[in-house]
Amino acid sequence: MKLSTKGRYAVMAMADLAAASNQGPVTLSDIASRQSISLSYLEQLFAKLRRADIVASIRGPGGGYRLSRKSSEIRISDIIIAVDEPLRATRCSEAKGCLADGRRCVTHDLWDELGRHIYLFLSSITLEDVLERRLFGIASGAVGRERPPARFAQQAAEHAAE
Amino acid sequence: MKLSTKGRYAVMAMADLAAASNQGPVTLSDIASRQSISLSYLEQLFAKLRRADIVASIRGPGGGYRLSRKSSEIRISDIIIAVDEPLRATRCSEAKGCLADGRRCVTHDLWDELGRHIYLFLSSITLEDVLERRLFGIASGAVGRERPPARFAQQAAEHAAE
DNA sequence: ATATTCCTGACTGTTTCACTCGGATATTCG
DNA sequence: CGAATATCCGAGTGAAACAGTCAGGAATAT
Repeated sequence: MKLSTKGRYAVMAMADLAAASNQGPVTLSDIASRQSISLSYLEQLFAKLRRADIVASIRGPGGGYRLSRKSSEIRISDIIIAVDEPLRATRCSEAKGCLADGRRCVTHDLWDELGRHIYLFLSSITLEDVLERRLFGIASGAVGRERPPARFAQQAAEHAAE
Repeated sequence: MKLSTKGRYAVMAMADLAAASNQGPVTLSDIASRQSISLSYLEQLFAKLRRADIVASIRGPGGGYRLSRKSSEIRISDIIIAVDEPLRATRCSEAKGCLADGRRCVTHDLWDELGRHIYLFLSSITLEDVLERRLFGIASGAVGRERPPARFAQQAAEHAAE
């Protein structure tokens, strides 16, 4: 699960499409001008979204794109996975240097767990949720065990948002 | 909160340092050879870790690095924040194109929430936890609301781990 | 003095990002 | 038909980050 601005662009475009596709297909030109993303870049993103069967295309005048299923059935994780490259295997996965002191690399489990965590979060939110702004309260109270002390509140505010 | 392999390297190195610093300072050469990371690259990372006051350095023969506080008081988020650049302001923050239909950009809240989520996760885990492999059970049961249907299980396995 | 170790800055090759350009293909409308 | 509209497709580009190299300087132990 890779997190980049590319995925964010894709989600922005998909949210725009979902909001504007009440009747008929939506052209990429419209999305491009509304979201101020370049048309050609959108074409690349939507090529991948189409291959992932998240959107469907209608060619010719009056054509454009539409969602291939309801916005309540499209997860944010679907969009990001469709758009981001699988990411080359990191050195740690199955490589030789992974063994620190004879056992498996200690941070391996940590990243696995983090990846699972992010995936769970993004797959619990649908396009419809984003449009309806049903976000708050989903992620809260998630991490049990220990909450950050007050002295880290400022840090959190600065760095939490990407 | 940026997530890159750079941060992962830093955590690997810090975990190695914490594990090896039972008596006396640890040299970067040792960490470099154990973790198979280049020495010069480690030097760059540790320059930032030192500026963030996570590690302290001792020069000269017999010198090296040591943790500047106990491993149970160093969060993973501290390490990643120290090492990763603050990341240039994304187009969406305070820019003009953020307004889609007169209101604020709909995906803004989503990324805020995700960032907070990741930060909460990484700040709930300390270096000591990683060394002791106290990871499982921390992140589970976190995202309420809706769990991914069974048909997405394979996707999750493929993409969850970065 | 010498060896060890941290410390700094500049530089390099590769990859990704966000975007541009030029065209090809399919469809609708006059 | 042909022209306009739109999706498709591939190649290429400048900037930035990543991961690493190289060369040397400064501090400290023996």
